[in-house]
Parts: sequence; structure tokens; C-alpha cells
Amino acid sequence: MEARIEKIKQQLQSHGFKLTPQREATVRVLLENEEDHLSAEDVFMLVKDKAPEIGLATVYRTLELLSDLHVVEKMNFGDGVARYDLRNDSTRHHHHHLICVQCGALDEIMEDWLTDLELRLENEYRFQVLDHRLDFQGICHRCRDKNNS
Amino acid sequence: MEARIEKIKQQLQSHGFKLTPQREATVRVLLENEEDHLSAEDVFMLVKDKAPEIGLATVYRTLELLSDLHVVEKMNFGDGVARYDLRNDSTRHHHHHLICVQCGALDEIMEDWLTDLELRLENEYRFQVLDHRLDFQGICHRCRDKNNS
DNA sequence: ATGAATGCAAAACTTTTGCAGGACG
DNA sequence: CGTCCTGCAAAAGTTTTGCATTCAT
Repeated sequence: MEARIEKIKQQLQSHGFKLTPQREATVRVLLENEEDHLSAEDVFMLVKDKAPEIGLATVYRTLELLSDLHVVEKMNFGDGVARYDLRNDSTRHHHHHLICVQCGALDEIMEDWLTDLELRLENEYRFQVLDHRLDFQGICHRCRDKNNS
Repeated sequence: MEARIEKIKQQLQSHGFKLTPQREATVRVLLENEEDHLSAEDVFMLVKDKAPEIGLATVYRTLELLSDLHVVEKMNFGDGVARYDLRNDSTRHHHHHLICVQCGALDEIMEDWLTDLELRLENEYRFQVLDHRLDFQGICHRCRDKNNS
């Protein structure tokens, strides 16, 4: 955990930004809730425990900054709020989402299933893939069990 | 074109809704701009040519209604506005997006590349897929040509 | 001292809602 | 009438911005 903070600190510094206490608190919240796809408001509320004086604007600015540096990924699931995820490496994002339309659960698949497709894109469309996003909507296994009982 | 309007009219009526002049104007705008991913505001401005008295709220309500009926698909590309696409059939949506991070162009792949993956999801995760979404970010072939010249 | 970063409040923007009036069977 | 639908205006919600102040060098 400390190592990951240190790495992010260096990413900031190499672009001329500082890891201020507010930014560190924000990053720690993201680290402690890596599974969660937090919205800016979510992050704000959690950060307030660590740094009660922080303002919502600072959280937005921090998330925006981290997003520009590709430390976090900004996502939209169609519910009107942006959600933010720490990236595991600073380069590519290799997981997919299973969104249950019945209970709203959001599961993840950590494998990258798209390598073949990206090759096809490169060859057939001459499109150089930098990142991708793959979401499935459907019924999760829990709801299927529930529905059948 | 008229045939497609007629079909949408029937879809509305079968659920107890009417194809009012405002709704028809909205659908026509969507039909005439099928390649674009229009935002509600875009639709509103285009619809005003056909029906100047229409209100923005009506456009939102119409798009929401058509979305519920799966006549249009509501999408988010991360720029803070929802965008709406007519579906070709009323069941599944089988195209993917190539988003160029350099020029912002949005190309589409009309094939469905995910059938295999959906089988795997069904077998390995017991997730019943109803719909999916696949976007790639990268550099489009036009920008690659431009960059190399 | 200088530039970067913050907090607060206000503003901007997208989307939703309340409500009075209209259309239409 | 009754119900669905509309336009307008107001409200709600998220995100951005302006600005004075504070914080680090």
C-alpha cells in the first residue's frame, strides 16, 4: 500500500504536481476501496473521515488530475455520475464488467478477453488500440438461483 | 423510412402510448441522423425545425420512453451527456465503437464479435447476457496517416 | 516572494419534475 | 369527463469555475 502511494507520488512529481495531504487522502480512499467504483461524492464522503476540511471541488480536481495521469480511470455506467477506478498499472485496463439488470450487482472479470479482437482491429481497420471497455448487461448467477427457487 | 415509423408507432401503441406529432418529429430526427450519436440537446435543436413549439422536456420524455421500449439505446461516452441511437431491431445491439482519442472521431463496427465470449460467460460465470457494450479507444487510421506524413 | 493548491460559494450544465392547460377519444 | 400528453418554469443533481487565502518552497 505504501509502495503504491509512493509510486503515485512519483507519477505526480514527474509531471510537476505535488502529493498534497488532500491528494494523498483521496488516493488512500481509492486504494482502500479498489473493488468499489466510487463516485466523486462517495470519495468525498470517505475522504472527509481522513481530512474533514477537504472540499468537494478538491476531490473533483484530484480525480480529474489522476485521470489525466492515467492513475485512475473515469467511467460511466449510465446512472448520471462518473465513477473512478484505480488502474493496476499505468498503462492498460484489463477487466470487464458484468452488470446485473435485476439486482444491480456489478461483478468483474479480471482476464483480458480482447487480445484477439485488438489484433483484428489493427489488421482490418488499421485502428491502434490504446484502451478498451467491455460491459455486459444481464442476469447474474445469484439472481438466476433466486428466480428458480 | 415510413415503414420504420409505422413499426415504431405500433410498438408504442402496443404499450398504450401514442405517436404524437412531437414524438413523430423526434423519431424522424433520429432516423435522419442514424449515423450520429445525438445528445438530447442535439435532438432538441434538430426537432425544433420540424416542430418549433416543442419543449426540451418533451424530447427527454420521448427519448426516455423510446429507450424503455428498446427503440433507442441510451449511451454514455464519458462526456457528461447521454447520447441516443436508434436500434435496428428491437432486441439486441450488435455494434462496437472505435473512439479516436486524437480527433474524436467515432467509427462503428457492425459485426458482433462477442458471441464466443458470451458463451464463455454463460458457462464459466453462469451470467445470462442480455446486452453488451464494447468500445475501443485509440488512434484511427486517418490520424495515423496524418501523423506519418 | 512566487507559483501551486485549497476551500468556499457561485455558476454552469444536464436532466427531472410539478403543474396548468390541450388534445382527443 | 378522463386520460394521456405537452410546454413552461422551477427544481434537482453533478461538475466546473472564480477568487481570496493558504501552503510550500
